[in-house]
Amino acid sequence: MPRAGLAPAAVIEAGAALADEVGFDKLSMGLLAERLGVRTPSLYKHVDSLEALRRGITVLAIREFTDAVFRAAVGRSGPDAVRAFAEAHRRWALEHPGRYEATVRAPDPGDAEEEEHRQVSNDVMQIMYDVLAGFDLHGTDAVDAARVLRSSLHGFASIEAAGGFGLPRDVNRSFTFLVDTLITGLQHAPASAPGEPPAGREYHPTGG
Amino acid sequence: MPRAGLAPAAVIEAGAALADEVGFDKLSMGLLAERLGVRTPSLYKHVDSLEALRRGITVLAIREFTDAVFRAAVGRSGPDAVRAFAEAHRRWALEHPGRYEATVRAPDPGDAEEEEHRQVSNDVMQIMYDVLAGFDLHGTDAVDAARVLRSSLHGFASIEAAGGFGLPRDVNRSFTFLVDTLITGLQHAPASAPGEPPAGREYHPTGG
DNA sequence: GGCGTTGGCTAATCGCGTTAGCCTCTAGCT
DNA sequence: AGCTAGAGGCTAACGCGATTAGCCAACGCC
Repeated sequence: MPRAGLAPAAVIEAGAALADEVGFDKLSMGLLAERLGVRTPSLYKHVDSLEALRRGITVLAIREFTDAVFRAAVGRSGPDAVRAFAEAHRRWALEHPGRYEATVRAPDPGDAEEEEHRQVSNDVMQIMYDVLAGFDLHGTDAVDAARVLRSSLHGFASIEAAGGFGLPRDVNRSFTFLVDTLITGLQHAPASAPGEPPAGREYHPTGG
Repeated sequence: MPRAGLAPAAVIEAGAALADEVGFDKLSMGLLAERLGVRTPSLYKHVDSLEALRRGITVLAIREFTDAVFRAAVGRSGPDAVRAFAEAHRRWALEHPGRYEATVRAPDPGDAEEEEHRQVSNDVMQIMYDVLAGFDLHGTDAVDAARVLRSSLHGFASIEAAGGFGLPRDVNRSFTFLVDTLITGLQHAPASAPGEPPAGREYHPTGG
């Protein structure tokens, strides 16, 4: 565990790049070592284990993802913000498939190693709340709406990345349809369910 | 490759059950062998490889999943059908986490081994079209709507299964909110995008 | 009542993660 | 300039999971 300044970050960055090429789950110490022009055991001077490498890539990826969607949505509001957010989400996932896979892993609650992961996950949720701010959603509805947005966009991205839609041709159309459907649905948002009065905004430190 | 009648199916069934316990990706030949009271190499008398075992579980799982959602939706229409379908989808994913992971794998186009996989995937899409039949969606809108439904439900299920939502408490509420949002959005379906006139229903043999 | 097939087993190979222990280069101190 | 410590690379070796080879017992069938 060398406390050298640069090396560990460079290794994780290289790992992220490699994950984008071969897939996050196909990432191996041997492959990364080869990519870095080094023998496999040498990597252990910079990362503790494959698992630690994966954690590092996950945190890095979520940071980059957060940055991308934030830039897209900032300065916009209402449907415009949702569209920009969704567009950025999808584009980022397509351009960084390995990293995107990494962002999906949920932090293990109770694992101290995952603290940083929980932190950055929360930032994304915060952006979603902001993006949805113009939709007159109150109380727990805001939480629900953020989850709706997250689920739908994640589902689309993950199916698309896996090649799960048939022809790639009109996937763009389908994505627009998805976003429009969500916006329309959220604008005519169902009132809170009976017996579940809107409460103060819930805050979920673990994200979502 | 013994052509024995029963054994292979039993092994795959046991593998599916084990996947539900330990996770589809944590499934190993050794673990399954132990579960079956047999030494690891003996399994190779019934399945060709771990990869083949996974394929078998995937096909089995999609069949079971299809059956479950079909039973839920049959005899219903409109929003009622969508709600029943969504409910069944979510429940099945929660009750069979390993199998659900298995259903997510997209068939590799061009891999002859995956033919059966493509077949059963298509059945699910067909059910989605039927479920959405009451929504006055025509032409390519029907394809888009099916993709919307699939993406959203898959995203929700996969995040929930991974423990990606914070507290498990009001996840039920959020799911209802999701389904209501989708139904509302689809009822006020956006007209086909300008310049994209509705065409005959597209058929995607690879599903989706 | 032999004989082949089925299905299990042990032994061995290979790839990958990981550890141990060695060696070199270099920066910094004297 | 010369010494030293540690960063960072290397080889050797272990463990484990997938897979293959080759052997052997039970069981059905004629």
